Amino acid sequence: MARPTVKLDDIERAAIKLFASRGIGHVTIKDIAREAQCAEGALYCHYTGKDDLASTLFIREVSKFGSRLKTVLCGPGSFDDRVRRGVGTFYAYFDDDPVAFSFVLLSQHNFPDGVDVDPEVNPVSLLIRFVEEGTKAGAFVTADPLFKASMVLGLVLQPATMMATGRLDGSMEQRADEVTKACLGVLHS
Amino acid sequence: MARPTVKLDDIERAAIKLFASRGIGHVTIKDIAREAQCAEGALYCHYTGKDDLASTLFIREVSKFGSRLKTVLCGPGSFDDRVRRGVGTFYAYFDDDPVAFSFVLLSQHNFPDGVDVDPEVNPVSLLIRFVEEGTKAGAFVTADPLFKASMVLGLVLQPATMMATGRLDGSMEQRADEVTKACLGVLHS
DNA sequence: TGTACATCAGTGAACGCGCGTTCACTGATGTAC
DNA sequence: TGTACATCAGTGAACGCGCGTTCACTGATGTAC
Repeated sequence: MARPTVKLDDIERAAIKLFASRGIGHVTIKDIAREAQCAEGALYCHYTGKDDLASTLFIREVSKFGSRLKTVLCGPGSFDDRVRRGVGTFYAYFDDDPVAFSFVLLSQHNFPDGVDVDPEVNPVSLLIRFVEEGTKAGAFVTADPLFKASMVLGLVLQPATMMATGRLDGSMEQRADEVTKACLGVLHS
Repeated sequence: MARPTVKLDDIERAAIKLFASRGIGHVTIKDIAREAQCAEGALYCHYTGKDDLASTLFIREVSKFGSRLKTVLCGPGSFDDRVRRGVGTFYAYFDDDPVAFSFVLLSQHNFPDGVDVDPEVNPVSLLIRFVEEGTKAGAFVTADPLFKASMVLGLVLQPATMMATGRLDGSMEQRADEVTKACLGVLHS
């Protein structure tokens, strides 16, 4: 039976918190160890190095959210209903774990070699596919689903980004309705 | 009379190009020097160091674009007209210098201590003020101009971001009309 | 239950390499007379 | 116009520090008998 790894959890939580607030490149192993109250070497029992830690945490968080999103977007209900619940899923996740969400939002472009998140749980891929299917089914109107998907994504993520950087306050969930309305407007014209 | 600095321009162009494609943290001084075909020390004749170079270029690019945007958003015409021309300004800039635009888009969260761009030429500040004024004037309908501004910003920037990361192709300008329509939809409801 | 041994998460000082920065030098261009 | 000097962008080898990584060690927990 595996012994419980008491520090690993602290390390991961510390890393996500620091990555979210300063960006991966501005966080050192010493910083993480101090925040997690453990030795610098502890990290290497579980990860091959800093890059591995960062990309693993990134993939894990994206996938965790993506699988929730998938059950909604691929689930039952009209396309419009699924848009509504999809937006709700984004913001529920944000309000539930703003630190993890900020980490993902703010470091998504810090992996120059790309991280491969399984398309089945990659939120962007899921959204694109959803818009494509809705268009094919006649629920949405557009000549360019990929472009529409990017507008919808911006509508949803930019307010979250401004909250993550402290320029907007309150909870995201209270804004879900207004964003949903805007998304439907975009998808229907 | 100042002698022309032949290499400085090469250095700045090289830096922007590399920063845009790999991210500031993954570009070394050696990389920049090689790309610009000059010595590593050349950079220090004009900048105090790498951070100074990055933030100066960032502020310059943002300000250059911001001052164009300002003449549009603070210029003549109805609010709706200025939205249309504002979106056009974003995408004209993108198509005109995709590398610089990508640099700004993708490294905006890589300055943990913040960069201070004069609010008078800061695109985000300008947009927020514009939405506030349009709301006060009764041209736009909203209880929360800051939140509306963030949705509009997302609508405009996310497609550009997806083009910058190669997930969307073609030119942005051809999409300006559709984005404008979506922005107006958001601002009028 | 007690003893001996195995395992492995975690320790932290030491290491060493990569990368930003320095600095004495060069040489092209500008200025004084 | 020619000569002497000043300036300063650019050079590139050398430096040194910060930071990621290593590794011999510890000690807590699990297993065998």
